[in-house]
Amino acid sequence: MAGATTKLKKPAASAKAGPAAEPIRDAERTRQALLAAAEVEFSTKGLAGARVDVIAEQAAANKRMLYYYFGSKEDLYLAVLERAYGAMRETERGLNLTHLDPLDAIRTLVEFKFDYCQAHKQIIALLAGENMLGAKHLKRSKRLRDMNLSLVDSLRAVLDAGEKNGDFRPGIDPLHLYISMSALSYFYFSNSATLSTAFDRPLVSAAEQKLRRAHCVDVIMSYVTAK
Amino acid sequence: MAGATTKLKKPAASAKAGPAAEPIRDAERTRQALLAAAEVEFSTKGLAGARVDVIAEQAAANKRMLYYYFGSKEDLYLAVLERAYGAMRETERGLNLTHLDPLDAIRTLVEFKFDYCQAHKQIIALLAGENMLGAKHLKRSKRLRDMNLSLVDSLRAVLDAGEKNGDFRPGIDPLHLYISMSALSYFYFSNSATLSTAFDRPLVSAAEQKLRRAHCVDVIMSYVTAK
Amino acid sequence: MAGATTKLKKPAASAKAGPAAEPIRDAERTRQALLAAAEVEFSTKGLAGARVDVIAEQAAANKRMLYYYFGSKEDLYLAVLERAYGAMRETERGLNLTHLDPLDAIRTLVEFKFDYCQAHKQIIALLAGENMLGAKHLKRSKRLRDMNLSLVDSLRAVLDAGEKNGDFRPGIDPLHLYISMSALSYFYFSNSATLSTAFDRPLVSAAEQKLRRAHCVDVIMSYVTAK
Amino acid sequence: MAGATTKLKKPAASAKAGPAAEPIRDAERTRQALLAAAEVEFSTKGLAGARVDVIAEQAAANKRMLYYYFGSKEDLYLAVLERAYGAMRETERGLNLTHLDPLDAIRTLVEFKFDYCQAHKQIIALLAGENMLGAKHLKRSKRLRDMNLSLVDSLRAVLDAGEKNGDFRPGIDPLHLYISMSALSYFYFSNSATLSTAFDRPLVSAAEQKLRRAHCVDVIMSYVTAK
DNA sequence: GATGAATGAGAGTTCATTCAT
DNA sequence: GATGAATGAACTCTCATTCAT
Repeated sequence: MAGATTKLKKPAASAKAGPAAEPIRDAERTRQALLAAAEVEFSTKGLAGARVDVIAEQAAANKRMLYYYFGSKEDLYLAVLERAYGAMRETERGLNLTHLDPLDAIRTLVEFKFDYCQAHKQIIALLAGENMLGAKHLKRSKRLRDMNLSLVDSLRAVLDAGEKNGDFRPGIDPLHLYISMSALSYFYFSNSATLSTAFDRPLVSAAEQKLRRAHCVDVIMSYVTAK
Repeated sequence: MAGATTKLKKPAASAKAGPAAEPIRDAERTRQALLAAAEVEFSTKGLAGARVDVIAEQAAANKRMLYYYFGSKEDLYLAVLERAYGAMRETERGLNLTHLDPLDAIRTLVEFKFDYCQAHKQIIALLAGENMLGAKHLKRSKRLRDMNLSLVDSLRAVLDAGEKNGDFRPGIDPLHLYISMSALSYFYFSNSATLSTAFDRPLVSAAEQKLRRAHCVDVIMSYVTAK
Repeated sequence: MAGATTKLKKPAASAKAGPAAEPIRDAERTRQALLAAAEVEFSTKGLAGARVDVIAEQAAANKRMLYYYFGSKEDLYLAVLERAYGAMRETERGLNLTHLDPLDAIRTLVEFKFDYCQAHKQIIALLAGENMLGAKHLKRSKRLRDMNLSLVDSLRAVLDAGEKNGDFRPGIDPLHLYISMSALSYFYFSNSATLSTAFDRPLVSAAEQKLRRAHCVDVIMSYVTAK
Repeated sequence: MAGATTKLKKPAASAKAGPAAEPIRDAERTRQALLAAAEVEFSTKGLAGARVDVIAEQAAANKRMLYYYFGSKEDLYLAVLERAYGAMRETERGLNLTHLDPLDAIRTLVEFKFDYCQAHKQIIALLAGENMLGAKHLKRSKRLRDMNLSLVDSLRAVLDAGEKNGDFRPGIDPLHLYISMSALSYFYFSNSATLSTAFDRPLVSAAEQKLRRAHCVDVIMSYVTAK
């Protein structure tokens, strides 16, 4: 409620410059602010625990706007999910693994997984929440259905190339390898809170993260190159 | 507040008397029924999404009993968490890894991790939810603070033995190895919903699970034995 | 709940002495303990704010006993009210004002009012609560209906005597005088909390009470002796 | 939490426009309606006995609005208390006692006390309830802390003037005099229910009230003028 | 496009009271 | 006479959502 007073409004004078262009920008800005605030709220409290009031307040927007742009809390949740998930897949697709040397490609992918988790902790929490609900929202998403999951195909190509040149052992399942790559980084970040509590020491310090990153690479490289 | 932990009426021995003398009023039974129902509810909907009415109904108990025994929804949640988490750690401790051959010990632990995840899917969801909340409840738990985390010590002993007899590579960090072992199984189960959606194929069929179990063992064994 | 463990039970051995007498005493003791605890609870929180659990606990008795002896919360409240109110009126009647010199009689009664309020602060709160509810419980009380309110008659006799011997002014209404006598002491104690807050200084210190007592006497004596 | 105190829409002036333009959505009107309904409910049943549903219904408002404007039942209670208490003190301050002849000033104040009690019986019940709770809410009130209690100072000035011109006896404590003035009227109204029951005759008829008012003046005037 | 006021359904929690032993 | 377990009604409070402007 209080935060609303800090909202940035264009001074009325700017309306002179152009009559129609600016309001559209404002609309988009509000939309993006709502999405950003919602991402924080949903990723820290889950769908059920999130509060639309908090989202609106954090976005310096009116609660009514939330419904104006997104229709409902659940639809907003889906929009957040789609955006975060889509961005990740998009970035992943940009890696162009097949252009790399097989060993480099695997290492790159592992490091990417780690770095992306590190840089986008919200998506970990979002996915955790969505999985708890059986991915019922993602399943309904049209946008995500359309996202071609070519990454496994790329990975398969890399594995084939590596097997041919003798770098890799034969018979590696690209899907399970992909899952393991994800797992090693994802779990470290997703469960850091309980792990730190259980082992009574902080696991996500800068030094620890560096260690973990190397460890992830090590585990995967050992596996793919094992004879 | 509840002091319920001090109530231990009707030892199981009394069941010997006869099957028909099922008492209508049994504190411990009601308590356990509530815990069981709460575990289902919390693990499928999270703390915020869970409904105390549903828990009471599923436990065939009065809603009031929930407060009688556990004080509040949140305290019940913690009780569920403590029980599930404690049971896991307890079982883990019973593995007696140090009595095994190092290679067998590692394999046993990986398989245990997989099998336990498979058999206790609720704890995965519970941990996912708890991590989303920053483990704030587990941190407060006195019971868990007291659980000695000797498993990493055992693992260290196993690694030392394996290193000495030449089975294992040197310099393996037992904590990160433990995390990786957990990660490979946990992530597969915890994220199966979104993974299945993303890759558009069911990942938790019996056949797939068998494959995954072998894969997990393979990855870890490759790592620890890599020169 | 916790307090219950401190309950004093007669050792079983004492049962040898006499077979029937002791249990009755215990029953009466429980009854009295409940009444005492209830008086504290009702006088500090009112009828609605009082909690039967608290009363039972403070009485070191089982909640069920409360219902066994008094039937309901409201009946217990009435019992408390009757006891406190009856005791006050009983004591008052014992003053034997008519045997005293008129001036002494008035002074005695004022001081008695003050001292009784001071010594029995609960009754002030009980009466305040009962008045808020329009005295609906006291009105129903059979015991109080039977209490003869001869005090005003005594007071009238005193006033007559004082008027005759020239000590008192004529035409004093005994009922209003009685109300004023009560008011001066009662209000001082009943409203001490808000008065202390409003005037930002403690009004019920020992020194202040002494002053107030003298003031009450002074006001009433001035009135009755004024020409 | 509510921040409702900063809302002051629709000054009374707007009523000039026309009687028919009664708006359906009027924040201040809803607020006042809730306050008024709450005053009735709290003064007849106390804080614990009052029901928020009843308050909302009596205010012809939604229950949710109560929380929207006041945050909680207890905060609403405090708002009611502050308003009633503040109004009384404000009116009192407006008496301008020091501009009157000392005898008139005292008589005026006594009569004011009586008339205000008579006209605002709710505040008597509110204060009774608040005193039962040890004034814990009023103590927390910031608004009341700021109310300068200059009345006692005025009274002191009046007493000094009256002492100088020979009307009053010397050595009268203004605070205790003030308390006694209040007591004589307050107690008569606050305890009328139990008094009427005890003496088995109605004490608050129009005729009785007239008598009582004169009696109160009489008692106080006798005291201050007694030699 | 934006806002404060309003809402009904339902959430968690508490209460006085009663049952079975 | 005494107790722990159990209950249903009712209470305070919260939520996502919509209306009127």
